[in-house]
Amino acid sequence: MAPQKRQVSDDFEDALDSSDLEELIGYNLKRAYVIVRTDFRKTLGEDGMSARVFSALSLSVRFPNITQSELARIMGIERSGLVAIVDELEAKAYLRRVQVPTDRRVQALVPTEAGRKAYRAAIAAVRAHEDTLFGDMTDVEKQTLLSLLKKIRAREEEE
Amino acid sequence: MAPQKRQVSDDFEDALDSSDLEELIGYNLKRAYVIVRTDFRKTLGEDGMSARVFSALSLSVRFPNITQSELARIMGIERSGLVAIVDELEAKAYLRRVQVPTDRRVQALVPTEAGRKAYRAAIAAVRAHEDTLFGDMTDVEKQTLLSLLKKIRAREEEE
DNA sequence: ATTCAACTGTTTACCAGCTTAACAATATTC
DNA sequence: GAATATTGTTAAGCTGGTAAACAGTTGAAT
Repeated sequence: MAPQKRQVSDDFEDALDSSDLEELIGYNLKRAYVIVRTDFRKTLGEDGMSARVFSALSLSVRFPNITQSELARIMGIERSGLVAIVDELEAKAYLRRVQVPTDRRVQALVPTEAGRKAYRAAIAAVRAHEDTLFGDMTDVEKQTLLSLLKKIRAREEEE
Repeated sequence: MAPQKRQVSDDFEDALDSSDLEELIGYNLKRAYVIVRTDFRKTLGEDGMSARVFSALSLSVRFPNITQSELARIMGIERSGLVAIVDELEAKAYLRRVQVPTDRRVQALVPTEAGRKAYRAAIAAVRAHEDTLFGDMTDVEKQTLLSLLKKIRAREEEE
């Protein structure tokens, strides 16, 4: 006696391939995104760094002294939305808001040593998460996916 | 005199390619997803059908008499989350909740003629949206992207 | 035949991750 | 010097969910 697993709805499973949705890039993109997000949270979110906080930390380590406006622009979110993210990073002492004398409006974000260290650990964990999650893809497939996603992203800059 | 466009931060733009984030599939997936979602809303959301409502309508047209539990399972969301979606579709008279005599717990979702008609219009609009948004991709590229996204989605069924 | 477990749709409360609008402080432009 | 723009911030609101509890109903145990 063998396959049980799906009880009720093998009928749907089988017919699903012929659904319009399955041919839409947008639908597949969202479903894939949700899966990756869920796995990201499962592996990274335990000790408490969400994807957006991780992204902000990554960019402030990569670009020390970046301003919040710049960072928000790079991340593709509003300045107001970044405040809570930077608050969280500052609360964890991963970076500091530093007054810059030449322009007293801005506050440069400078990562602390703890921040850089936490980032090194986090990026390693993220890469491990991607390695296992996409373990059934070849390097070529991953690179292809990456370049196709970037091709979509390119539509953003064109206004 | 030539390129202005980006005022402040060409420095960042140029160096961005070397950011860790740009090499992560998850990050690129999210950024691409946000772009597609935004364009979907711009073209479809005006007259008021969100992506999830569209998906639910699509599936209930494809699988008439589907139950809410089945639909939620196929869409990958909780039963409780589907209630508002079905409410909205029923309010628009695109489908009805119909009592099924053999099991008085369930309510089969049956699309109305107006629902099928609205769906035909919507799917055409969605396809037009994807055609223009992904207009710089070849058919092969689109098909490749689709199959790679499905490969990620396959990780979901494995538990 | 009764009880126990399971499933359905639903409500309620909650959360994440944003946006928009307004604001004071500061800087830039004319 | 006045008008305009930019920065970081708060507050309110929205979308798209989840989790927990519930009553009604069904199926299973035996």
